[in-house]
Amino acid sequence: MTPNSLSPSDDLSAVFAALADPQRRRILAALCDQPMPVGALVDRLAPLSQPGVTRHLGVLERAGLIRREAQGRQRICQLEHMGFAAVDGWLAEHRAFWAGALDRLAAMAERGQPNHPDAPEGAPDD
Amino acid sequence: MTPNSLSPSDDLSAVFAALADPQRRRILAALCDQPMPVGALVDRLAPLSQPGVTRHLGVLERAGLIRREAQGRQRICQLEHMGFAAVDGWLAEHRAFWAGALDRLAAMAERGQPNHPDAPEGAPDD
DNA sequence: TCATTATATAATAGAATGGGTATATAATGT
DNA sequence: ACATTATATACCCATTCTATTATATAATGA
Repeated sequence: MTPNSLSPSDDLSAVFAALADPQRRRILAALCDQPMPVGALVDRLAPLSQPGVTRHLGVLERAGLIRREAQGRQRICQLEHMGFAAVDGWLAEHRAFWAGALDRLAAMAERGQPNHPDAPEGAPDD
Repeated sequence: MTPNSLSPSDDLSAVFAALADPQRRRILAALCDQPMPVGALVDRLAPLSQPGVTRHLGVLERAGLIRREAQGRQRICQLEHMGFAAVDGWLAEHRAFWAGALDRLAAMAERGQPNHPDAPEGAPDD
């Protein structure tokens, strides 16, 4: 019932830390358009340097938010679902608490579907 | 279509940065049980020091994840929906991209409801 | 008023982060 | 083999984070 996660580099921390940087979110947004090699991301993120982009890609990859595949001398970057699923899971664990019933109804009306109508009632683990 | 957010301290960055720390996520999980004063959180997060907890509370409050209300000499902390909504919104913007149709169907089956069936198709702004 | 309780702030140390330039490695084409 | 292209790594600097101890402020009760 009470949280116990203490390690500062667990999966969830790595994902949220990766998402906390606007440049890295720009990378993810770019990859929403389509997978692309590092160089294309360097162009889009100018004037950020190429080593800067590469380092951000490492952070995103370790967080499970992207994947890099060697293809010739390029490395094609694309979104990887694990990191996103981690955020989605954490949010789902808290959804029953952060919004009251009225808020959930409002969101439901606005988005045309219910939010976790069968969510469990215990406090999340983390 | 292409992202443009550069300020390192925009709302979303503050929320994700706040969530990147396990101690702060423990605070949120504790507040899922019920609102409580700072001292109760200090007890739960032991051996973290009281000033340490207070600083984490400041980070969470600035991120819109909690609210503090003075009540006598205590300050009652409770979850605040804005920060959670920010995460939910960001995730919704990306949901169409990070999981393929099959994954979304699986999640739908598991959670008993569709995931944003009417999500727009353009790349998110950030 | 005075002591106590609850929380916040100041001062500081150490680790992590983000950025740059320079350089190394790897793959390709001539 | 050699030059070129694509990406990664090394190194350095400045800033930001987390945590601690010591101290200050605010509210309560005797």
